[in-house]
Amino acid sequence: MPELPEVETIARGLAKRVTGDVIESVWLGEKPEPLKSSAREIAAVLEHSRIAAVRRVGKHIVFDLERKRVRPTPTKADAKAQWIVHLGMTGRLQVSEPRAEILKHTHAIAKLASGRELRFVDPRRLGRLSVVAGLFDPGGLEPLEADLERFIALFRGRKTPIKSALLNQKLLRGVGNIYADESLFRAGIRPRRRASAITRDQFAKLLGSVKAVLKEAIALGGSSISDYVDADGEEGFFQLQHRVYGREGEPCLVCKTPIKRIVITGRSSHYCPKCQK
DNA sequence: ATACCGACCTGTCAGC
DNA sequence: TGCTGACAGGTCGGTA
Repeated sequence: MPELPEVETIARGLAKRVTGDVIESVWLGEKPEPLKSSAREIAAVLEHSRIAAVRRVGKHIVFDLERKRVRPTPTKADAKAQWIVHLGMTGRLQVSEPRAEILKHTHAIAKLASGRELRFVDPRRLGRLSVVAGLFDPGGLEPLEADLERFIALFRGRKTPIKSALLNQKLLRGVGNIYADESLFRAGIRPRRRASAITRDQFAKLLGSVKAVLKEAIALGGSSISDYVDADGEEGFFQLQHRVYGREGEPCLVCKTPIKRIVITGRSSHYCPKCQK
């Protein structure tokens, strides 16, 4: 589900609602755990921690925690603890009243000092929870902070299709299938073009497109395709602005040529065969 | 080192 | 009505 604009929208919504609140206790579901750290470790770090900030890093939601009640002496690791949530395709974080119905596929509940609960719901279980002691760094360049030189350097010498490179989170973090297709359309570049075959001018255009698409999508609260809603349960509106994603067979908004859909390394890719070279 | 490809899960929808 | 297969916003690990 969520790419950079959706995760940014969710993180902002959560920041507004839970910053300053304290996690009193944590419940984690059993089953094949959607956890990267152990359940015990996560509970130990979250419980009695104050949420100092909520922010987005790539497609991750990061809760900066301050240990509220540290037993013997606070250590540096304690002071910098972070709770990392990756939503996968269908993950959601919702702030609920305790009496609100617990949805199917709820895998984690954090009880807050304010009386509310922060719940993690994820039908497909592709999301992941973890805790990190040091500074969380998943690698990759933040697209909205990228300058042209660093952007071009990411792709130098790569023979992989530019679409695949854009989706590689170790290179650029936060861009997913929708925004890769939309950015390539705006830049006039076919998704199968080898990254190494793209000129400097085209990269400049591509970086501009990536930033514009992401910013516009954030301004509209992200794209809601089937079930995405933000932290307040509101849908986004950027899906109404999609020019190629999900428009197979429909006329290109620029030249009327039918939009094509091909599969690149397992992902649907949409483009206009006339506008994109 | 790099690049595909299936696996991981559940749900939904189209077609028969 | 119900079965099957394709597909879905993402990543990871194994293999070539």
